[in-house]
Order: sequence, then C-alpha cells, then structure tokens
Amino acid sequence: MATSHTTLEQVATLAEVSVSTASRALAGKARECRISEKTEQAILQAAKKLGFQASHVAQSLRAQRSGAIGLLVPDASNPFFAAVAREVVIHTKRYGLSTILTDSHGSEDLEEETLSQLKSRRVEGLIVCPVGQVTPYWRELERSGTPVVVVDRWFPDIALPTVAAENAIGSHAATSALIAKGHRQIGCLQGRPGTSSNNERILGYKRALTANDIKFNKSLIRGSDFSEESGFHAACELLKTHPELTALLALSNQNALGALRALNDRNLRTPTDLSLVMFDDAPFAEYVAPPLSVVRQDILTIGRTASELLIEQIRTNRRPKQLLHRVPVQLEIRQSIGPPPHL
Amino acid sequence: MATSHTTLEQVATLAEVSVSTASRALAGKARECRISEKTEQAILQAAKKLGFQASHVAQSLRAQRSGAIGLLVPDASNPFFAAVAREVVIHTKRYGLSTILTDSHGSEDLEEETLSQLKSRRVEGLIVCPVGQVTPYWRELERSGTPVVVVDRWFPDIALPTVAAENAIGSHAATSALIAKGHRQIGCLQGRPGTSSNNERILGYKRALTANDIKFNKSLIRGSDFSEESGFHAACELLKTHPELTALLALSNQNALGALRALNDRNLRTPTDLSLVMFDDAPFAEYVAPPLSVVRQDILTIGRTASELLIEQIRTNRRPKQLLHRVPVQLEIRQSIGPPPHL
DNA sequence: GTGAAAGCGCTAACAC
DNA sequence: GTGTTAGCGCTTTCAC
Repeated sequence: MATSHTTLEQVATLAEVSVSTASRALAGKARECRISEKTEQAILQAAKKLGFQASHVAQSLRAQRSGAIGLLVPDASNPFFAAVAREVVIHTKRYGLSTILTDSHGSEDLEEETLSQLKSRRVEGLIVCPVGQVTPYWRELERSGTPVVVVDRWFPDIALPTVAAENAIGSHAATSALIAKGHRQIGCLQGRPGTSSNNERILGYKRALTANDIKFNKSLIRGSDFSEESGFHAACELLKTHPELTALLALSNQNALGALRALNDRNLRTPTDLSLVMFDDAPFAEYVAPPLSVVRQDILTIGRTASELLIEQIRTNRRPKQLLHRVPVQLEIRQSIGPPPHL
Repeated sequence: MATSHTTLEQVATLAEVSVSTASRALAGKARECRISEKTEQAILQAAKKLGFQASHVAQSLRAQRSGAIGLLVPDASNPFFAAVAREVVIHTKRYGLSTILTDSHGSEDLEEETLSQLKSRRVEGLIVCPVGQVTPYWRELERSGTPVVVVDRWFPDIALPTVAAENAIGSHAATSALIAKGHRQIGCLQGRPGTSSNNERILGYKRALTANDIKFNKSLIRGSDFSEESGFHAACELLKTHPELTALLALSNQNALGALRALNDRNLRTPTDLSLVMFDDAPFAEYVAPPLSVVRQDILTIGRTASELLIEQIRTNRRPKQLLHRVPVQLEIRQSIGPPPHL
C-alpha cells in the first residue's frame, strides 16, 4: 500500500489558511511573520492531526541543498571503515546532514562510478577513503571546489583536505621496539602497494632500520593488500625464503591474523620463535596467544576530524587552509614482542 | 566555491532543442519517441560537453520516488551490523537505490527520532535492526504499509517481515556440545535482556539442559548487554558465585572477549579450567588462545535476504506472505571445548 | 519529430 | 497578518 504522504496543501486546507502561512507557521516563523496565535495553533493542530512531515525532497529542490553527504569506503564491513562511518554519521547528523553510505569494493572503476552517482544526488560534500590510485576523477574533484575530505589513504600531489594517521611514526616506533629487543632480521607484511598508508608505514620501517645500521632489504617485504589472505601468503613466503627472520611487522591487523595462521600451521610460537607487531588495535588483540603488540590508530579522532573538516567546508563554502591533518598513533607493547630466539 | 550544476535547460539551449526533447534523448528514449539521429547526437554532445548530470533531487520530486532507503542499526561500528550494512548497500544499489545509514546508539528515543527523519526524507523502504523494545512507533510502522524489514532483533507480536538467525538452534547445539563433553555446570553470559536474539539464545541453552536432565538455574545467567564490559563483569560474578562452573556460553563475541579477560586475570586456562563457546564467528576466533568454538551466523545471507525482502516490497508495493525468515547457523568446534577438569 | 505547459511539494518575494 | 505567485529541475501528457 502506497504511503501517500500528507502535503502542506492538505494541512493548509484543514487549517483554512494558505500554504504560505502554513509553511511559515510550521517553520517556526510565527513570531517573525506576525502570525496570530490563533492561526498558528490551528495550523499546528492540523499538521499534527494529519501526521504531516514536510518532504525533504521538495525542500531540497527548493533550497538547492540536499542535506546529505556521501561517504565512500573500500569495504564497509572492515572494522576500521565501519568505525569511521559511525563517527561520520553521528557528527554530520548534528548539522542535519544525512549520510549516504557507499562501497567501492576496492575498485577504482566503482569508486569513480559511485562518486558520480553521489554527485547526481547532489550531496553537499564527500568523505572518501580512496582505493589508492590517482585517477583523472580525482583531478576533477580537486578543481571542482566540491566540499570533500580524503581519509586514511591520500595523494601527496592532490590538494584536498586529508585526515590520516601518523603511519610512518607508528611503524618507526614498532620497528624500533623490535630492534631494541635485539632483532635485526625483521620481515614486513605489507598491505596494498602504492597506497599512502602502505607507503608511509614502509617508510617508517625503513627509517628505523637505517637509524640502527641495519641494511634495508626489499625482499623482506611481502604482501599484496591488507587482507588476511595476503598476510598468510606473505608470511608463508617469508618463512620459507628467509628462515633467519626473528620478527614480523604486519601493516594491518588482518595481515597479522594471516601471519598467525601461517605460524600456527608451522607450530611456531610467538614470541619464542618469532616476535610480531601489527598495525591497528583490535578488541581481540589482547586475547590472542600471546597478546599482540599493536600500533593503535585513533579512529574516533580520525572520523570526527574528517566530519568537522567537511562541515566547515560546507558552511564556509571553501577549502580549509591546512590540508593535511595527522592523527597521532600509539604503540602498545604486549607479550608478542620478545628477544630473538638466539639471545 | 558553489558547484552550480548544469541543468537540463542549459543542455537544451546548447543543443538548440526544447527541454522535453533533451529529457527524452538523455533518458534513452530516442527510438521510442522517434527523435532524429541528428538531434539525439546534438543533445548527447551538449550534455557531455557541459558535464550534465540530471538532478536526482528533481527527479525524485517529480517521480515521487526518492530512490533511497534507510538503514538503522544500534551501532554501525559493530562488525555484525557493519557487515549487514555492506550487504544492504551492495544489493540495493543494484536497484538504483542509495542507502542512508543511521545509528540509534541503542536508544529507543533516538531510534524513533531517526526513523521519523528518514520518513521525511521519503525513503522508499527501511531496514531496521531495532534496539529491542516495542514502542508505539513500531505499531504505527506495522499499520503504515511502508516497506520495511526487521533484522536480527524482532518482535513476535508485530507483523513485519523479519530476518533473523536460528538463534535457539545455535545455542542448543553449542550447549549440547558442552554437555556431550561431560559438562553439567554451564554458565551463560547474556546480551541485552528482552531482545529476541538474547531470549532465543537463552531458550536454546535452557532446552539443551532440560533435554539432558540438567536442572536450569537462572542464577547461572549473567550480563546486561552484548558488550565486552558486560561479558567481563558477568564472568567475574559467575566465577565468584559459582566456582563449580566448568563451561561458559557467551551470547556474543564481545561477551566472550570480556570472559577471556576475566579468565586471564585469574590465571584460568581454556579449556583446561573452563570450556568456552561463543556466538558469532569472528576472524580472530581461530587465533585466540585457544582457538574459540563459535556459533557462526551467516551475515551475508542475512543482509542479502533483508535487501531482497525490502526490494520485493518496494516493487510489488505489499508485504510478503512469509514474514519470518530464519537463517541457519553453524556450530564450529575448536579447541576451546574440552572435558571438565575433574574428568 | 518536436515543443509548450503543467505539476511534483515546498519556500520566499511581493502584494494588500 | 495573510494570500498570491513564481520557481527550484525534471518528466510527461497533449498538441501540432
């Protein structure tokens, strides 16, 4: 049964006034527009009786503001993006904005298609966790002046407001902690190559090695994306080709789970045989065997900052001066880090 | 800088035709409306040149269809709801529907307020994971005829299409597995009392006990919601008041993590000292110490079924005959189940 | 084959 | 104080 909604006209008719008066009264402009107490009440009564709710669609068309923003993530079921989504939903709602959630499946084509659809919905702004590579579409977005915030992964050569964790600092700290324990052969399970988050985390790893006079060895980095499978395969390969490794740095918590699977399969124990640190805290990190050391990203702050940056753009109608916003990370050392076996 | 969008009129002007012809051509009705090849091309060219994208807002108003659905969950960052959200986004997109994501924070007031806002946005349908309690609003929704699907938690006395896991069967299987190992003192860490998912899971637990001539003891059930904290406190209480317990059934994976924390604090090992089974599989379940036995819900099927039920309602404009759709669960036994210590 | 015009539901400028 | 009217951008009858 088609839920035919009540219109302003019906309310006006019932209250025996014109639509404009009804509109004014219901918009709370009774005082301002000097509407008599009596008429106002009549209108309010009528609206209540009919269960009137102004059509946001009509209002949007009229006001040329959709009251909606678009959120695009590579995988909405990933806990990191889910947490960002929640923050965005909560913060934008405060400004009367609805959030349209979309998912690019990690595909550049879908990303572009989806952004285009969001544009046709006339969203007032965009929060995007990009797939990773620069496409012509991004240049367009940069030029367009549309309010937009890039989150997590970003493009150094594209001038758009961005929120990202202190990735390099995080992996530097994690790697340094391993080195401090005596490790010198440290493998790295990487995420999607070419993404800024991956690049930056590798950079921190590399810098920590160099700072400690350990030669950086490219072949100790393996992996194709941030998934469990990638972590598993990367760990398997590394364990095979580089049995001398005494520690692993996983660039995502999924990668780390894959590594744990590979270690389990080989009856290797952590940290006795191999130390392990991973990016991204997770509720379970404390309870795996042994409790995992993590580089914790402050997802709430990331989501909140992104929302605020977007709302500011929508309100002022221009991009902020400061484009790159870095959110601190925190190294949490648990028992998965120990001295290397031969010490 | 205000991104002033190109309108159909501008395209029409450039192509030197009327807006109606432009509309027809761009809607792909050139054949149908016998528009000459030449005019059609001119219009397509003009649209391309101006980067025209029809305003979905205007189309919505005209067509009286917003092309959007509303999704309401108690916590968008919870992996279960995040996974449901993703499925909904993916499946509804196929029908040209956008998903507006909202979060009720587990508050009935916010739930009602949010549903009301979604209504004013003229969403074509609603997928709701309710907070848990029946409010007058639900009665209204039931009567209204609005396409809606209730997911996960539901109300036996409200006739709305519903998708939920075979909760009772799952906890029955889990409890039976514990009993088969010799356990007779089994504690239960519950979620939010009064919610259908919690009720059903407790029912299955109770039935398995009774079927095995074990007296059901209400005081062995503790907990206030599905969170880690609740699981922690419930486990602490149970361990204190009922030291004779040899196994725990956690009604959510967060509850189970809380239990693990309580056990760790007391230096109790699983399954040596206490066996543990939990609801909801999770990627980490295999890697905690020891690998956790789980009752796995098929979230993808839940999300897909909900989407399909909603789309069917939107298309046919009426509620399905079959209201309750149960999605099978699967018990996955891992090492966290062993015989009780005294055997 | 194409155009003119009405109207979706709302708001705001302008009348009186 | 309140009504009349135009118009947001689009689709679709109806006219020629």
